[in-house]
Amino acid sequence: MKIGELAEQADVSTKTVRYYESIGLLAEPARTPSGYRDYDHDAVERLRFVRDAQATGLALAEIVSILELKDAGSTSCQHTTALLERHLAELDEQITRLQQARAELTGLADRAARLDPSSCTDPNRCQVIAR
Amino acid sequence: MKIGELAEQADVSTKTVRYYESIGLLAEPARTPSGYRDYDHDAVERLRFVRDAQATGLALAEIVSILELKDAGSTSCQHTTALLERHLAELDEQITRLQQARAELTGLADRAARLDPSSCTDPNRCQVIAR
DNA sequence: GACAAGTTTCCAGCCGGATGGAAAGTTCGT
DNA sequence: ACGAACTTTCCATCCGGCTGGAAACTTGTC
Repeated sequence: MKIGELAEQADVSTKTVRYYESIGLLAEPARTPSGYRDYDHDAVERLRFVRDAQATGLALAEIVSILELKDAGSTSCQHTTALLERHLAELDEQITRLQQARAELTGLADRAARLDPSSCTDPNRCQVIAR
Repeated sequence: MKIGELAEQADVSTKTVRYYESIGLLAEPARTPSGYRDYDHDAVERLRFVRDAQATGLALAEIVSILELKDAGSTSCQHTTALLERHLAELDEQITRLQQARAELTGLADRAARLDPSSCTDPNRCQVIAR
């Protein structure tokens, strides 16, 4: 499978595929006699794995370290487990902050909604969009 | 209050304070006779708000527009209300996504904790994360 | 009146995560 | 045999959000 087909199946660009190879996320694939990258189906799986891991907010560098462990054939999942737990804690923190920010924004929105609409006639007093 | 004190109280760097000013997040403060920036306590509040909003994943440019609404204070209009509501909707969406990611991660972590370490040998498949 | 610490402006560079484009080589369809 | 579509490498650029450093100035302390 050539790079274009791989990219399509994994729903990324060929640029991204080469970029991932360059940062060690994808092993260097076999090459055709003419030098084209030649992937097997594992590469699709791997790219999908990357996508999934990325969707949970893991940075590419973190995904690399998980995959390196995997590639090394480690017999322990401790690395992955520790990473997951750390990430989970970060996620909780982020959710908390989001909810705090949401509360503040809700306050702003409520105040805005209670205002007299007729006070909104002066174009100079609504600076939000204009500026 | 000089820039260093402000930075300390808001837990950002002086570099960041000047940067925020440069992108319109902070108004240009008063200056001492010698040209030092001279802030009041509102600036601390504002920086803290920025930090909170930023923690939600809002871009600084978006925070700028929210703060402009805040600055408009007692005045509002359709545009500003719509803007806020859009931000709120995005925020809710983001919270939902994070909670989903959290649930997924929790599942993974649980699975990892229950796994027999000796079963983690397949070089092409990390059993913790693989789907 | 010396010296450190703080501040000023300005310009450069870094990070992650790509994306763009040029110039050259390859493969496929007709 | 030709052209389009694809692939190669390499280098540049983008974006947001800072961060670093230089050179000059101000302030506070001994």
